[in-house]
Amino acid sequence: MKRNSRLSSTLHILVHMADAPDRALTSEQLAGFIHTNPVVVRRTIAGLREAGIVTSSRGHGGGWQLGRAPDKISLAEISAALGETLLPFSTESESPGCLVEQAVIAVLDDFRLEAERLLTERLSHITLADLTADFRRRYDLIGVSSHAV
Amino acid sequence: MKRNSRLSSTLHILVHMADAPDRALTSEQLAGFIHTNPVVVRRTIAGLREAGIVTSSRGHGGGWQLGRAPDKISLAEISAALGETLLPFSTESESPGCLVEQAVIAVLDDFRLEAERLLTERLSHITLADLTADFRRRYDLIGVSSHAV
DNA sequence: GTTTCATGTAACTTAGTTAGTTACGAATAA
DNA sequence: TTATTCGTAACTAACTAAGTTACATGAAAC
Repeated sequence: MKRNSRLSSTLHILVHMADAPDRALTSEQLAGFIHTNPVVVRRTIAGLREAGIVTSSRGHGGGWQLGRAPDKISLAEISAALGETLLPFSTESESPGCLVEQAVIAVLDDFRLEAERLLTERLSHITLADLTADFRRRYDLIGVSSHAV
Repeated sequence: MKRNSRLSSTLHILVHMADAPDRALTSEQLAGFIHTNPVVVRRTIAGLREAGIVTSSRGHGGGWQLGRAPDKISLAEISAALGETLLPFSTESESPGCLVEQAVIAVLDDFRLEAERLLTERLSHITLADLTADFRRRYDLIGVSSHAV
């Protein structure tokens, strides 16, 4: 799992979970999908459990399942549950007394607030169901082209 | 200079340069404003020179100046010249053959493209002149309140 | 022309972040 | 009671970016 790919890795995992709604998938299996370690998976999606996006169960037959229907899970919620920042730049003051810095931070914070609102709004309209639908489209296409050949 | 504060630090520097349009400021002076090292400053704003946002001159009386009027320099250009990414998450494929991954990346890339367009559009409407104006407002306010007390 | 000052840049060091790993306790089903 | 699986702490390794040192290049002042 590469740096900065927590969102896409998590989505990958979640689509697999949506594709197997009747059984729990283990951290081991999920880790296999994104070529990483089970502990990394558990650590990464721990926040999703707290947000109710997934549930986990221990012991025999245990593992991970979606907490609700895929069309009720938006990318905005997932991103937030991962603790991801949509905007990368920092606006903490390093010399609080400086009026120039105050002006810069004020403008940048305004922008950040508005930008975060915009991005979150857009992400809230994309659901896990959209991703699984896209996946199925690709899957069917391959099937058709295999037949054709 | 903290991590992830290259944009705000650079803006800080540029406002100081806009505030002294008649003389060149040295890396040493600029570094003082943001509490860092002259070499870090030179390295950070090297890209701005290539973009024509600032000019530099060597030797006696040398240093840095704005390349054009503050109202002709947008935050979008500055951010681009710094090589900053507006969106932090990566969408490189780690298992290119996987249809689930392809679907995830397709959706995420769509979002990223649209988001980058939106943010850039907004940043292109904020200029250095807006920042200096905000700074002057704060400066005058302090002046007034000092008088009042 | 020599001195002084300033940038340009390479090379190295240091600090911080995050993924990966190991280990083990707690919970649960067979 | 045993096998399985999560939860989590602790540690290691890899990577990134800032900070630092050093020195070559260029330009103004004398």
